[in-house]
Amino acid sequence: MAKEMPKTYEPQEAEDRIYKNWMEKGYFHTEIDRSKKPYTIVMPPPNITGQLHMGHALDNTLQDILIRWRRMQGYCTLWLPGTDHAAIATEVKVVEKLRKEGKSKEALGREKFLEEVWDWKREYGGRIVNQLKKMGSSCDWERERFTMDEGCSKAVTEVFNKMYEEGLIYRGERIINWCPHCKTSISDAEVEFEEKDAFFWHLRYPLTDGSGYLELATTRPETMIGDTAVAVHPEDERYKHLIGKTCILPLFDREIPIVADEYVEMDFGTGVVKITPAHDPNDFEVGLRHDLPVINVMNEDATINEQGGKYQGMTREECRKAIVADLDAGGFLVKIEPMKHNVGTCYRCKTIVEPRVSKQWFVKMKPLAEPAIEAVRSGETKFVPERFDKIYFNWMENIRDWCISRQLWWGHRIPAWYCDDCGEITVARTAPGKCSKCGSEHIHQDEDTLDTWFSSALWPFSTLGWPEKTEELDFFYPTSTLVTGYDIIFFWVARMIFSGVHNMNASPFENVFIHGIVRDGEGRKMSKSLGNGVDPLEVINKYGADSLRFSLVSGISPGSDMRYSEKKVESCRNFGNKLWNATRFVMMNVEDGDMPGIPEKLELEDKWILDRLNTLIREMTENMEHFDIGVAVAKLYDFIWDCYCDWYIELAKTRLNAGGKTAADVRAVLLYVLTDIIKLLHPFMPFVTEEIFTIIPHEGETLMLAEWPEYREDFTFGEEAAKMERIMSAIKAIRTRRSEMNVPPSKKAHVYIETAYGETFEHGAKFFDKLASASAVEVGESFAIEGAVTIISDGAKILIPLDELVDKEKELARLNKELEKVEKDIAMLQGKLANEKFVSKAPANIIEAERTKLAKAEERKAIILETMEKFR
RNA sequence: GGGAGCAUAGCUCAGCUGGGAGAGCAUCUGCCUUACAAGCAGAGGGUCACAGGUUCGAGCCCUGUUGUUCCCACCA
Repeated sequence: MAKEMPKTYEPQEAEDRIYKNWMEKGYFHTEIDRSKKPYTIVMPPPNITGQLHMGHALDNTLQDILIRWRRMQGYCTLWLPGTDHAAIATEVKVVEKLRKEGKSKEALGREKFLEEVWDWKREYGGRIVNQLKKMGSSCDWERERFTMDEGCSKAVTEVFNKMYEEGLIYRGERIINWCPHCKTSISDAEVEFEEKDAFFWHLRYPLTDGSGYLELATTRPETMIGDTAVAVHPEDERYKHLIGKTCILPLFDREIPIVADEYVEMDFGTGVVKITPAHDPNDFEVGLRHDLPVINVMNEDATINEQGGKYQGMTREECRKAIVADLDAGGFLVKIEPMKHNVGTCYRCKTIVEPRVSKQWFVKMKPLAEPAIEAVRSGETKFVPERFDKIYFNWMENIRDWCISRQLWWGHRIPAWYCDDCGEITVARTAPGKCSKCGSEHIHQDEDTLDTWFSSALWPFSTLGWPEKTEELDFFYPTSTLVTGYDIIFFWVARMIFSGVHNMNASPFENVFIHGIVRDGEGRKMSKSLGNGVDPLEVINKYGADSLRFSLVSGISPGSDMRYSEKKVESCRNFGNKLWNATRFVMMNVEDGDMPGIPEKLELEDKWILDRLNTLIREMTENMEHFDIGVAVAKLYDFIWDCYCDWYIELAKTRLNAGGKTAADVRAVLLYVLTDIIKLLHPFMPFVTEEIFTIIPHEGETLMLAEWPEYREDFTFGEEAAKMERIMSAIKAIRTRRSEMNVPPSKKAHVYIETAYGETFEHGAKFFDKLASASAVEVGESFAIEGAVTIISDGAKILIPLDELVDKEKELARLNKELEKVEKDIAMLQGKLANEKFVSKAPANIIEAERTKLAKAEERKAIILETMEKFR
């Protein structure tokens, strides 16, 4: 049959065609099969505003590898995909779009605005999904979900109601983080701290009794508008006598108390702190303890409100300038000290957040955190790598209540209704129609929506049908593995765990497999503002998805960051092409009726490759089970390139040329090993392997559903493999010497092998022609040859008469060098074995290995000495 | 202030439960050997950050030091 194949593999055409076929055949779709064990991954839902970036590419490659591997292993695999409505991100994007069209959210009104967002979602929300398909992701697209679809929304409403009833969700007036740009509250997790250059303004607040001043220092003079006290430490001797007295707030002439609170640190600043309960979380706490008034001085956009008097309408920055100037003019400014200061910013828009007191909804965290901590502590859920336990524990143990209400329109609207008559709050699963307390029909729903992470926290079970008791939920939950980056452990992973533990009575994952982030070539984070991002789709267009996937997972280790490099993608492309050409070679030789198989008579080289393959299967499978993807990939790469291509195919050529039975046998083995290779490689490079599968003789209709190779006891040929390697090292030794002596391969030479392992080398002799440039090979115990190049190899002395190239002196010098080296080895080994402590304490197999090394070294020494003798 | 990671060849990184260091790329040499020049065969290049310790034996375990990256906390 001898099929023709193109000289290089072209992924561009093949990938789309293959993916389309997989989709049409429905291979990605899963139905519950109770005869199989489930293996489930829920995809971290990308934002509908998102564009595929390298982080997605890595994350989804890892998931696809695990899913494809488990599918081949015979699990009932479900990889459930979906997208996230991404409340703030999407709302900002649509508001921006409207602004360009000269429209505004407010002018449109809630309903019209939401229509616009849904339109936007319909148009662009599927973009990232198509990009994931380009990666080769084998998700069950028929089960694709969206955090705001009917089912997920139902889950959100149910959880909100349930937890409200349980007293775990409450509404309260608290100080929260406010983003003046997004005009919404955000959670603690959504605040990023940045160190910025700032100033420490030292101010004087006059004492009411006229006895002097109190000097204090602040980084935010503009908030003095809302100052309702000044605090000192209760033990501070300098100020003890002032506690209980009052002072005058400069510029505003307001009398405020001097209170004692342990929050104040005596040795920082002047030991006096101005207290602004409405605009600082710590001050808010102090305010509560001392029952201080809370004066909010800012509007939603962080401009100064009516409390500011002449400063009203100014931005925070303008007001700061003005107030400092006025303080200075009034003699209240003592000095200005430059300092570094950490400033909280919004993780979405980087605007400096403003602590603000307002009524919001919260999740009470303590009761939820404890069982969630236990789930990880007990091993119900395991982080890979383990060190992320600590990060998780640390966060969970110090967690504060979670602010879940957002002043946005795009999202799940809070299912709470307020009575206009009696003020009662009615939380319900469907619009109640009337107040639950007084029965009044004058009620209105809360205007706010929920934090986008509230719905994603339910993802592992909302997507499986909860709160309905579905078959899916019963079979697939808890899920097997969550694959995600360490950057969203707090936002998402932790919240899914406590949500699952609380609502499902079971942690949602068996394993949480954490990967690092993909950085640029210089190790910087890829970001829009730096413009150093690499578009995965461009890489795919140029090199194919297989190459990108392979480059993202080779050489990685769990939880560690990696650098993207196009060079690496290129070398992965070369690897795919290498395999392609190996296939091409096999197919040039395959004859009609050939199938992969194990012939009855196995030659030494067959046993060698089968033994190596067998070991590879065992080790790779084990590595995969431990999420050591990078290690598994490295072993597979070495096997394919080194063992199969560079050795086995080269060895096979000799037998293919010989024809007849031995050729037929070697064709079967070539196909057999190649088939296992593409199976092992398929999870990593799904496209090229599927393409190869359809080209070579095969059974079954797709490689995707082929069985993952298993370790076979009857394919362990340790002894024969060792013999084969003896032949190989002789070949390598000859190549090295010839290369050192600059003998071109075209100059063939007679090879004499003096050895005690006659049988092995008799068998190996036929390979020397092609692989060691031998014109003829003779194997014997001893040869009387003068002036030959002598090569000492494992268990053999090889003589090559290349008279004109041999320099007796040089040859002797070289042998002498080798002798010195081997003697050093012997001395080292002897020393070790003579060491009583080593012999008595080291494990038996190690001692045995050292003894073998010593024996080999002594054998080698004998051969060298004998050779040197002959030269003399 | 608390915690974590990293430091191995010129570069990017592997190195599993301790048994004398590997890969890819780059460099150098020789090859168009009818699968592949996106290839083949060779070669050079490392006090495994530093200092101690445990051990028969340490890149790996322990302690400290230095450098570096990150996370948490948020002293106004």
